[in-house]
Amino acid sequence: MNGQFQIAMHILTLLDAQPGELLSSEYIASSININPALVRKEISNLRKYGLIASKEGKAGGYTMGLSPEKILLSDVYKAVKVQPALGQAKNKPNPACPVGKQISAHLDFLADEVDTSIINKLKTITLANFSAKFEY
Amino acid sequence: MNGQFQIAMHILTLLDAQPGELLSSEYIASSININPALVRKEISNLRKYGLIASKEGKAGGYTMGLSPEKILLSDVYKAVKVQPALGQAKNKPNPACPVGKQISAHLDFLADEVDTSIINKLKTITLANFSAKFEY
DNA sequence: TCATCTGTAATTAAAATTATTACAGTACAA
DNA sequence: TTGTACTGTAATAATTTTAATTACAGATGA
Repeated sequence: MNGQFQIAMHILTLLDAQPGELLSSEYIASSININPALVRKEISNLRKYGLIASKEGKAGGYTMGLSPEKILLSDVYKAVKVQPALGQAKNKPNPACPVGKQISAHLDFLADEVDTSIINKLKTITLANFSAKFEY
Repeated sequence: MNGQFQIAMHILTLLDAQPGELLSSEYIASSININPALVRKEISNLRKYGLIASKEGKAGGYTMGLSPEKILLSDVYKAVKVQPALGQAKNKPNPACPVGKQISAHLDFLADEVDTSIINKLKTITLANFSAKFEY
């Protein structure tokens, strides 16, 4: 799996820590220590979910799109999630085998159950809860 | 993330479906549709956890190492798990930034919580439960 | 109209995953 | 005791995924 969730959380934490201010992708990138274009790309996705707002042009930048009390970590997870948490094998089981024929459906069902339990867990935590752990 | 969990479940399901019999890595590989050497490698790991037993030499092969009622899916998960379910970013946050300095610890804590909730979910399912879903 | 930012795509580089090949070691059986 | 058919394991190559880099059009304010 990749580090999209961590990157997203880092961005949101930064924005929450400086409410009202417009942070640039370069500033954010230097805190995370990744490329500014990646920050913009990641934000481009989070913006679709309303989590972040942006302003173009000179003196542009990024701010929270929603108050931190209203952002559940499950929302962040859903926004960045591409693969089931249990992973995803890329093999195509042999349909001539009785097990191979049925296993994908059963594994998919299980993967869904696990993803649901992750979401239920993350539903109990807001961005504000997470941010509150930081000491400045 | 990778497909190790799915591969492990596929192997265990095959072994459980033909109790007492010794299945070869080639047979297993053909059901999963991957390379036999990978099957042996994956089993090599599962064997460390007692989940699978093997017999070398001619007419060798693999069988269950434990009765399916005693194998929790959380055991399988733990055996194959290498990364936290939330993923793992490979950046090194900037220690000169107040957020960058603290965030790794908080994200790691969160990742642990999520992993725990996955394990708790998978603890409720045995391999026997999983196998029972198959119709032969 | 210039400077500084976002938005986005294209390309390259790096890392992780899976496949393949090879072969030593083990056990059974003729 | 020799051949056969497996496992166990490592080394290497191929593929896929992820992240970095570069580039530039478009927006906005001074």
